[in-house]
Amino acid sequence: MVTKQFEGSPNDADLTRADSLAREIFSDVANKWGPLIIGLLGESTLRFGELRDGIEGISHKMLAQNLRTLERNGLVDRTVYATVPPRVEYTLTEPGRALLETVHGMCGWTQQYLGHIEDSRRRFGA
Amino acid sequence: MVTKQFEGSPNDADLTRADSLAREIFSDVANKWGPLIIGLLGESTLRFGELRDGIEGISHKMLAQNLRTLERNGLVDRTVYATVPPRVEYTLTEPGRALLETVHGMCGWTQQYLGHIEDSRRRFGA
DNA sequence: CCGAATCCACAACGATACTG
DNA sequence: CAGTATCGTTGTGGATTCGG
Repeated sequence: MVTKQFEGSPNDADLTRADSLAREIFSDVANKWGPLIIGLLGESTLRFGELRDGIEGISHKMLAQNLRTLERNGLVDRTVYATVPPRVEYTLTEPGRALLETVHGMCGWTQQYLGHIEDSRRRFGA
Repeated sequence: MVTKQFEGSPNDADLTRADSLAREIFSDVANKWGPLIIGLLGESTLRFGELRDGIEGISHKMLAQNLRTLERNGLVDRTVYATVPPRVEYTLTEPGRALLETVHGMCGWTQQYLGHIEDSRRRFGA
């Protein structure tokens, strides 16, 4: 998975750590809601409520949870305005926007192979 | 998410279906083990046992389960040799190989932003 | 060697209620 | 409006066992 090494003192520990982290982030982002959140924020900065309304079927809890994870990994920025009522805006960071490319790539891939996938499922049966 | 329409009779139903499917496949592939399996099969055709040995920590059950899903979605081909003992080989299909690009992209992304992510986590704290 | 079924522990999720 | 805590339910993954 890792093809290029770090300059300085590349070693197996670094490579293993990078791979391990890659898988972890991949899991964090590529769950049920991650791509949708990233995708929406890719279009514009949004408030919590706007995200909730924009994502069909997500619960208050899951949205908060996912946003915390994305924030922790530095994919989204969280800005709190000390007004009343409170106003919190979420926006993609630069790494987040870079990842958006991958999300779009995945969508493009699905579109390209849509027929293939459905055929395969039909052949496979239940 | 979907930027290009089908020729003929594009409609909202198609687009919604494609998006929905994209999310589904994304979840199927981008789980804990998907990328590792795709990645390994990207290097060479492998037997069930070889995959199990090549993926640190995966259980017999999860490997079988993931392979079923990937097969169902037409990402891997399963070839059974009627010998004794049985021999089953897994290989990427063309859609599977195409998806490998996305997986690699994700790994490259992580490598590129590794420092970013770790900094962010450190700032975030527990 | 491959894979499916069973059982069981534990994590994920939704609903609800509560704080700032 | 935004976020957290708790609780009850559901689902997911691991170990084991049996069958092809």
